[in-house]
Amino acid sequence: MDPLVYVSANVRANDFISIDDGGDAWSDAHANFLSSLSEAETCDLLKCSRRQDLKAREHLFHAGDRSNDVYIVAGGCIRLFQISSTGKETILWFSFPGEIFGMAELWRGNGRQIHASANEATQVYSISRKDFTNFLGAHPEAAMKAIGILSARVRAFGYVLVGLASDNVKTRIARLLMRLAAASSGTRCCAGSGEGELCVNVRLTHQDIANLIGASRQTVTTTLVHLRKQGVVRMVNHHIHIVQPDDLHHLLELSTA
Amino acid sequence: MDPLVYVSANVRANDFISIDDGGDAWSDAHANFLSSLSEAETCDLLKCSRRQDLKAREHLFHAGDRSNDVYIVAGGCIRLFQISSTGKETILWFSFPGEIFGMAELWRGNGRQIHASANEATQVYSISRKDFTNFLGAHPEAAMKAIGILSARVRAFGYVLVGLASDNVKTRIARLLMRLAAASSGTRCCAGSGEGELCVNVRLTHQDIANLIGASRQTVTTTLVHLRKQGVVRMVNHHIHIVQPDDLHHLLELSTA
DNA sequence: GTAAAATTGTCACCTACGTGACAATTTTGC
DNA sequence: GCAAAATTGTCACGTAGGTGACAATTTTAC
Repeated sequence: MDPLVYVSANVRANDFISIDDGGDAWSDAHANFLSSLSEAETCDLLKCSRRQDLKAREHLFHAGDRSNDVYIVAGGCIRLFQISSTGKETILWFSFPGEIFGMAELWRGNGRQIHASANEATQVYSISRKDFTNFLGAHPEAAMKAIGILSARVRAFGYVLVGLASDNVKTRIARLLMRLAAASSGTRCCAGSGEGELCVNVRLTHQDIANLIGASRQTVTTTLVHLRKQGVVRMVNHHIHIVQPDDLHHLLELSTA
Repeated sequence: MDPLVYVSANVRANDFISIDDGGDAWSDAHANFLSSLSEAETCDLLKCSRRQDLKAREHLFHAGDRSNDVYIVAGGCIRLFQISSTGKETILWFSFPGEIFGMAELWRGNGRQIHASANEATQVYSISRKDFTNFLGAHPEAAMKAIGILSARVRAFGYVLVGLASDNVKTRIARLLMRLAAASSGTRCCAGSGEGELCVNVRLTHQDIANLIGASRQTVTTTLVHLRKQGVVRMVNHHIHIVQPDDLHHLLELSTA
């Protein structure tokens, strides 16, 4: 049997071209929807929007809510998460300035499936379902962009899924940090970052990281201490900097290291 | 502090409305794209398509392939999966007759990220990227349907992600079986199924299930033997029937049971 | 139809990670 | 600015589930 025809169990990595392009996948999925629109489109969209200011930790919507507006982040950061039946929080996504969110739940009658809260003081534009679908209908270019963003999210989730299903905690944290560094690169990091250093410019407790990668808070703490002692990451006023992106990338190649 | 304002760690399940609507989420994500189109649209789409017949286990495309056609399943079942850097296979999706797949990779230049193979003898229509985007441009209705399907996939992946991050193997298997029963309900089950019995009409080895839920083959075997002894599932010529969907659902409510 | 390959079932053993607990420190609310 | 709450760091201990191994059975290829 041709080894390339079918793989039912595990295979050596090099039999296949395994795509590990962390950074690239995220830039698309976190694409700045607003700035990708033309001036006329932006104007059309925002004129039917309503601006909302959220304090840090304030909730925007809950699972079960009937509302199905679409939102665009003006400033700050939105946390999208789900609560499992055992009460465990799983963070699915962070939305950064310019990003659109809530879109995947537009075409679903039964209300929200997930929760959204402000990760820090955050401003959003909300657009009603009706206005948004009208907008997409009137601007085919924008509709194509919406398709592109949804596609990127599908790919990004697939990527996370594979990691969750096959990597250990250290690798999952490494992957997460690279991902968030890429996603949050639009927001300015206050502190002077060293040569080639990446900034994970998101407010994150260890519990948050645990909720992002499906691990316990304690394990995250321990692993992060390790990474810090190894000099791979360091804390720069309350957020993480990746000192040696290559080291972290290396860790991802080795995987179970 | 209002208990509804913010939840950083774990909370009691009933503080929130946790959405656990397994079935519903899947029917949308596995929506029959082809039959949702009008006759004229179907005709327009298929006239620029090329039919391809795949033997069981034959590969359709690999990660890294340059091709970016979109496919519609005519008959059979397509397995979409990824190989991690350690060589572990993770199955992301099964596409059933009428479903469209490959769409999420259309707007991505760098080739395929995932692998696709035939889970059994399968026929697909392939449509080139160019033809498909032209089709969407010419048929706004169809474009909206595409957005709807992508949205449903984003939600479905989110749902899987939460399960993967917070449930144990037994629960993950239960969830998977319910999901696949819903997704494969379009395909006819040969054997007479009992009252209220659900049929998971997909050819699946224990290794496949393991690759779907991120567990080891042995654990899957053991768990499945348990479920069978409990009378929750039974084998009906080589595929699984859920004898007591309520029992399985109950297991999901309890979660860590 | 038969040999080879794949799958299932079941061990014994091991380890990565979860849990609970608690002290030290930092952040937040008023 | 102070008290309360949240977060971090670090234990010791328990366990779900991974691993390797192997026999029994089923499926596949020719």
